[in-house]
Amino acid sequence: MSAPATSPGQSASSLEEIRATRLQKVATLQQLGLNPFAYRWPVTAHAAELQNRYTDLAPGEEVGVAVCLAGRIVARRVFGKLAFFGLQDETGTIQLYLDKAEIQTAMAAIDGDAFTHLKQLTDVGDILGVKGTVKRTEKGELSIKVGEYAILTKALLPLPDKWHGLTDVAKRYRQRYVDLIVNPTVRETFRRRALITSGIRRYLEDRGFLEIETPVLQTEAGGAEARPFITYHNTLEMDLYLRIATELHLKRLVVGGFEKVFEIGRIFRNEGVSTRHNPEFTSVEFYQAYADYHDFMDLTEDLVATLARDILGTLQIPYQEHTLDLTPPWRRVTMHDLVQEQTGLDFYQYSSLAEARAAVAPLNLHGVEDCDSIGKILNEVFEQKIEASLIQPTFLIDHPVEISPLAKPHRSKPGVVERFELFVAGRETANGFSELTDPMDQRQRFEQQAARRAAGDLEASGVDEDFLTALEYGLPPTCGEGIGIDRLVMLLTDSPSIRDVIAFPLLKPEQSESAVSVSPQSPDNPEA
RNA sequence: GGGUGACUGGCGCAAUGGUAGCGCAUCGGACUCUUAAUCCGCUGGUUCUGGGUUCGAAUCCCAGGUCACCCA
Repeated sequence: MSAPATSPGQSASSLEEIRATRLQKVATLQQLGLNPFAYRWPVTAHAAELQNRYTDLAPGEEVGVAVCLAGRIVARRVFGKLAFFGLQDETGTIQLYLDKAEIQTAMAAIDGDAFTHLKQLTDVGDILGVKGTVKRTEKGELSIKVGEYAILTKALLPLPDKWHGLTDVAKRYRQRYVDLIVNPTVRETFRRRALITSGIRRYLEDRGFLEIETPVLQTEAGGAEARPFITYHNTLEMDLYLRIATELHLKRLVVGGFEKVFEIGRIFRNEGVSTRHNPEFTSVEFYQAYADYHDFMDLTEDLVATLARDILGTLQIPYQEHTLDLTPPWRRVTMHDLVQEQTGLDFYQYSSLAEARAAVAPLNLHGVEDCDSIGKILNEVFEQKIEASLIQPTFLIDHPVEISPLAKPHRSKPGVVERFELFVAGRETANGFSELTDPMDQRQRFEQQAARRAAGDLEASGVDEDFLTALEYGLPPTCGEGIGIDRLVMLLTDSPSIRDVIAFPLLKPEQSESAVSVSPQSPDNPEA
């Protein structure tokens, strides 16, 4: 690697040359006794706060109060004896008014050539601390008239183009720190995500729910139908699974006597990556003893509406090309009725698998041949033909028992369970049900799952004996629900991809050149 | 897993199979009210990787990589 020797007077524009030039500036600062990687700056004000406080300050007016700010230089306009910088902190940006005479006077004791050094040694991207007074320029821009300044952290790498910014999607996810610096809406998305998570927590805590953490590492991954990640414990010499749901442990806590519990936590599912799926995501699951699924549909409407009102100030929210109306109550419709409404097929009429298969044949569904029950075929019709069209919030209720191994049978309708799924913008966003409390029924459901797993279904679970034991001690009538926080955040931030609401989404590592050239194309590796 | 498309200086983009260019940024110079400051001047490239076709490849073909979108 030949680092080009760049000295003043020489041009530099490749990344390595730019970096070398900045390293030279670091060295120069050190020679001047100025630390390019400083320790602290006494911040007394932020950009947005000042912009709000001085909206009425007239052009040319000044305020004699001293303020200290720190942030990143995001714009630089330099004249002979005057300069304007844009300074960005967490709250926003504010202009710096940098007058040579002011600075040289204020900093005479620290650096006799402070203004020259400002021009020569700062770059867009540096972290700068300033001390000065508030002034609105003659052209009307609120500014800090700077007395003292210090380069707090010298940036070695250049920021993306100030006008076009960083638009390469892959690069935005890979280098989220750069994305956050140059795209203000990204910061707003993650700020809103934090508000949503804390809003959910506050909502549940205000209603007496207790947050209890349950294990991520489990010997049996259950509570959902999904392939788990597998890992290995060295000293125990055993495989462990990363949880695919928090359900079974939270219900054990209800057996133990907690009447309202919840957990906000990371879930791991070993499945594909898409605009709707990330292998690790965050859910909130909550359980309430003595409640049923009607209670939780009411709660869900109120929770989501409360979040939208508190965070967005409205229940009419824009999402992509739609406007979603979150005003409760939301439509509640059974899976059978909705499928009949949309396709004309009455699944109550079919008494055999073959009959159901024949009925859906005209719909040209994928994977019907793999369905081993009428309920699964019904679910395929819904997923493939109807799900995407459920834009306004809709509770789909009373699912077939075959696709709901943990839900309580419906109190009056045979073959279905007391379950609801919330769909918004064509996506499943929440899932809840009156919990199955009968240990004998639960054992049968587990055994059906285990049989399917034995037959090769990688998403089927096994029999969780300890959970069955817990049920035998008695689970009170309970309702449970899980909400996909990432998908909720997508809705409330108008984000089209789940990757937009996960700070560091999973990406394949970029293959280095050496790795490509070293590894042989396709080793003869007979699979036998 | 399948289909389509993209990949060119730090960033954003051009370039009929024929000398790889432009804007911004960088570097040097001028400038005390700028807002993508302006003006003058100079740099900076293994065109994602590896093969192939061709007198000649950013461009055409094959394989691989990464990403996006759609489908499963």
